[in-house]
Amino acid sequence: MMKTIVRNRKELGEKIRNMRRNKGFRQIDLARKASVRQALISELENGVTSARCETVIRVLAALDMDLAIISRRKAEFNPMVY
Amino acid sequence: MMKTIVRNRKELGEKIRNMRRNKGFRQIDLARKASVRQALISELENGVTSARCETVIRVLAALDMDLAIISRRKAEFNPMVY
DNA sequence: ATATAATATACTTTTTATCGTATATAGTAA
DNA sequence: TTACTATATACGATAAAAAGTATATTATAT
Repeated sequence: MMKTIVRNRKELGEKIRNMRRNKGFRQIDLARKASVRQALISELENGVTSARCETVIRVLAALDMDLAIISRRKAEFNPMVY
Repeated sequence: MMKTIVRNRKELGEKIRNMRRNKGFRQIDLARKASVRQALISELENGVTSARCETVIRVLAALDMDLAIISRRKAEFNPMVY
């Protein structure tokens, strides 16, 4: 899987929606796994709310994902090994 | 720079404090750059508050860092190239 | 078209983040 | 010690997230 930078709530929401669908989850499934309301998942995915960081971490964990901090200066060089 | 996973507010705070010090910033410097109070930086670094995701993104941006989503299943295999 | 499932929206209440501001505490010189 | 700097804490006010719950809207069937 790729690392995906998220710089605003819209990007975060899109990413979460994609990952949820990839796993065949409904919003209600993800909500239960993360112990939040289905409505919150909807709001998150649509960028309606700027969720708390801990909430995002819980939702991502339910999707088997992690939140990470990376440097912008990171040389995005991933050499293929021949 | 390494990618650093953050799974709770404590880890996030530690990471932010480290990065701030690496750059020789005082809390007040970082606060101004991110348009928040010095007190908020203190609270963030000490894990006193679970900041909003957008706030974290602003603070990280002021540190030249990005928030990213990564898969837990990612094979953490970064081969050396000889 | 009707029924059903999934998602989005709405409303009130509770909880929490953030602010402004001020001060207390801790750290660092001189 | 004294002065100064940096960080932590406090408190009231405001704004926003999240809850519970319900319903509206949209999508997907049959």
